[in-house]
Amino acid sequence: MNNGVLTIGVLAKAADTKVETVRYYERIGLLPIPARTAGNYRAYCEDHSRRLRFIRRSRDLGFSIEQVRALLGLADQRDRDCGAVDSIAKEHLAEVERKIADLNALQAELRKVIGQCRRGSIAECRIMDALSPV
Amino acid sequence: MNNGVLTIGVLAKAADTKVETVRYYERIGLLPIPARTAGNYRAYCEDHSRRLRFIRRSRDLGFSIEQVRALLGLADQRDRDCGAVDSIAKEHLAEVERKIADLNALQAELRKVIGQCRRGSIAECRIMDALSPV
DNA sequence: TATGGACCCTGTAGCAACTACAGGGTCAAG
DNA sequence: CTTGACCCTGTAGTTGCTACAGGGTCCATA
Repeated sequence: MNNGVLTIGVLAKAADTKVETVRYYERIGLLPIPARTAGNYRAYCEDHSRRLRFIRRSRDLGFSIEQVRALLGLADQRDRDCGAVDSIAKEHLAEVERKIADLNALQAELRKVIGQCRRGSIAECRIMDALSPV
Repeated sequence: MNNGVLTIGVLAKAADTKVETVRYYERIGLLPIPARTAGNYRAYCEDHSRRLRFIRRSRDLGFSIEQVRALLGLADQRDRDCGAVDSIAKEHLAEVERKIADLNALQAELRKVIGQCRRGSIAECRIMDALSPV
């Protein structure tokens, strides 16, 4: 039963995804509802595969499901100016940069806290002190 | 009704937390179950307040709930060597550093993708191309 | 033809760490 | 005695999956 028809397992593997994830994407409307075989198996084609790989690649780049949904929506309006695409990507980049800044601050503070440990008892541990604000 | 007794609202505000969060910490066993007033209000004291602030500070530094639980457990064994504290903190620092590395890689890739946009139609958008692996 | 194992199906619950109600009760001030 | 701010319990929602349980299907092999 494969004249260009892909089972969910094959589709998932091609996108390095789990079968459950594929069904999840269908449930939330990211992947269109596929045809079914006589035995009630989902029957996918190349279009589904491309779409799934687009989703995975976007997710790997940290785009949220809602951002992916927006990107997919734009992908179908091929004549539109790509400004909207650009702005979703830039907004996401800004988010990533905020997270990096936050984590860098966190890292500095953790290092400071850890650096104070003099290896005594917990009662006199500076790490614990640092975690106990006045 | 305040001879050293704190309501949940006052406690929460002192730790810059929401009331629901305090109840949540109680439910999962991070905060001890407090006494109740005649009207069935939770009645907290300074110890609770200190403990809550410890929790919040740890959470702000990115420790997971389970890590906080471990730290709180250690806080009660005041004679023990503080090596365990140190190792929880260092493990967390390593995690943070891994996340920073991941985000830096992500940032680089996003910048590359965004830099390719030439502001045409979506059909010819390089960002979309970059999101569509072969 | 029977059977075993790999695959598929639906539906539900779990993870982290809260947050947000709904639908009530309590308390203090005016 | 009413108003409004606070408190109570219990449950469901958030994000993005993942992990079952309890079945059905398909295909190769004995």
